[in-house]
Amino acid sequence: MNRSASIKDVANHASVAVGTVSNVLNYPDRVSQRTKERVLRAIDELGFVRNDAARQLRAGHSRTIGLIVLDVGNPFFTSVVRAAEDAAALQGSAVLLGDSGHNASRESNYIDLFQEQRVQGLLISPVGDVTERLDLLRERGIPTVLVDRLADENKYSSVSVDDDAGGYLAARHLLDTGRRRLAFVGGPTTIRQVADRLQGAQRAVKEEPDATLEVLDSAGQTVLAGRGVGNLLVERGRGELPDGIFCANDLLALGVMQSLTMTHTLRIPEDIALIGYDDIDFAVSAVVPLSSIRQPTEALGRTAIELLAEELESNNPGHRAVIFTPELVVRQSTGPARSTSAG
Amino acid sequence: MNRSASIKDVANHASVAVGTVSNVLNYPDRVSQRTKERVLRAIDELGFVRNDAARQLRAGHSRTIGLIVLDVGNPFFTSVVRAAEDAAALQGSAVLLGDSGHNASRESNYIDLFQEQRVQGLLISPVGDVTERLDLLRERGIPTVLVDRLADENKYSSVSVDDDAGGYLAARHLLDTGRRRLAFVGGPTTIRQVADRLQGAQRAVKEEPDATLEVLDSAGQTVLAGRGVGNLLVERGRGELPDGIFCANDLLALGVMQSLTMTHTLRIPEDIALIGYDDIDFAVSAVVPLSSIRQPTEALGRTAIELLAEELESNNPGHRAVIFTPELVVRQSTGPARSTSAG
DNA sequence: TCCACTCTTTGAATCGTTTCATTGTTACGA
DNA sequence: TCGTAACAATGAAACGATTCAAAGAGTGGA
Repeated sequence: MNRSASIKDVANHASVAVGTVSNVLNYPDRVSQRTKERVLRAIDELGFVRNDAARQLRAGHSRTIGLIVLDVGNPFFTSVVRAAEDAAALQGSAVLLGDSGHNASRESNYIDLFQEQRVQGLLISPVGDVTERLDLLRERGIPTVLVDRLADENKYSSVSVDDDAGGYLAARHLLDTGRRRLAFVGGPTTIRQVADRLQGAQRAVKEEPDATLEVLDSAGQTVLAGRGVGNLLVERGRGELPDGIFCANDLLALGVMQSLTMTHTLRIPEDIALIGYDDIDFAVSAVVPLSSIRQPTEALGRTAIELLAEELESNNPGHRAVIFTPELVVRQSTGPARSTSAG
Repeated sequence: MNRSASIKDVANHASVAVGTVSNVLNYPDRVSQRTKERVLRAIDELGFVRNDAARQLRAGHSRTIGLIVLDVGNPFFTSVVRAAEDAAALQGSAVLLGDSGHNASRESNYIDLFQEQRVQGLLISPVGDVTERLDLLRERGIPTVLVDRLADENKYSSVSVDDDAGGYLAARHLLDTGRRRLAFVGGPTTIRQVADRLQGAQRAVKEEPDATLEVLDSAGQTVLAGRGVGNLLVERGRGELPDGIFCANDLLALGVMQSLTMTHTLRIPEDIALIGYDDIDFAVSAVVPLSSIRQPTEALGRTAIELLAEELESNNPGHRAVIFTPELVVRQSTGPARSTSAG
């Protein structure tokens, strides 16, 4: 048995026309019970499996959706991907996943591939400036939804998260638990996410006249970078220390935590409260469980699929930019302070 | 512009036959320079992109390879996936990725999907017993390679890692650095990986007459479980402590490390050496950088694709089971002990 | 000028499915 | 008995690329 059975083989085996077999598969109601049973038996006996290529060819488009992310290893995207897959499955589509790895040429290859596959649509978290390519795709009938990037609503639909709001949430939480001398730890503010989170934090601090926000630049967004900043803090005199630290992501926060706890004199959260961003798996199992800001990744993935579905409704020329607000996750690292007149 | 250009449109636009356009795309040498240029210009002007469905239909199979993993969020699989994608790209294939999430029904859905897509072959890290399905697939001309699971060479090709050898490596390293009272920390030994790693460690310990190995059962494979075991250790009298601990994975080791370092009296590696397994990203940025056993994930992914290619060579009925040996990564957590007659 | 040969180009047939106009069947009321 | 729905089943055409036998064009030698 070299070649797999076709619909024609099934038709012969069941002594019906090919059209009838097709109807059994696609419009069971149009076929009489007797015939249906015969056809189904034939399908079973021959082990027939639909050839999707032929179906696609006839239909003019596939039932797959292309999804290109910056890094499948990043838990943020992993979670978005899973949600998108589930949402797509519900509407009978499958997701083709591409990992650009922050690499524009890999990204371009995937766009080529997906175009050859005639995907229904494309979800993309773009590396470079791909607007020209996306415009071309749209002309060819393949709509795009941008993921984790805010797009001009006149041009594209998009789903993104409000990093400014996230920064505000984090700083506000530190303020609400009585901290007043805050510090922000984050890499180069040329990274949009870092800049936005900082901006949100500043907004919150301005609401409290007696609160201050110090910005500590970190060399990157890693645990090591965080430990570097932490070590500098530890060398300070007790009075010059912040009492609340907000890190631009959890890795930085874990690094800072390592430095502070190693001193054996500074305690978290009694002396210094600490909050991160992203709520990675490790946050909960840190030495002191880390408070963090959780991004609604499931909602991102699900909504991206929904927006794509909207785009696919032919008589719908509009676009929508959906912006999600992240969520505060309180754990021990921002618990009660030692001796403050907390609010 | 609703429908995208077909090869026929290109042929008309360039005033040549469809066969010629196809030749330009697939056998450029057969076409004269003049004609080639005209056709390429037409392709460019119309923005023609091959329809892969049509090509596939004619060819009888696609240029894609199905890959089903247990958990895309797991760094082990993420790395395997990436290597497989790269290796596949080199031979002109694309990888369709499916995440079964340890769920047999999701796994089954992906197998269905991939069969409809007529993938060239399937790489799978199976959840349940899928041998029957895989046998059927093979009858239909879709070969399978098992990933991270040792298969009977008479039935399937497979790529896997020798956990026994990994366990031996870890224990041997502790012994080589002078430790004699070893402990193994790992979840239920009903998990094959855990059992194999333990067995390898026991093999190494037997080589040293004066060495002992204590088995500490952990409730799971998480940081928290590790911390639980660590807390029990800390309560022991100094003389009853092991001087070298091998954890069945890095998460456990990080948990143990948290407990030990929090005592402020036990030092790693001076008092107790610690080694994990998997070499996750966090290992290097732990408070004390964690020694570990690294699995050759890139080689796994690459080799899986190669074995599949072998299976696809029609005149090749044999199978191969490739078993990789993991690699020791030495970091600070297994540095010199305090006062031992080290080897 | 004609033949033989090579190099290009042609276009019908093919892959497997869906669609849809057409034909066949059955049932029922007039 | 006939006409008319309603329902089932039919099978040719279409989707777009590739293949391949055949025709055409060009070249050089006799």
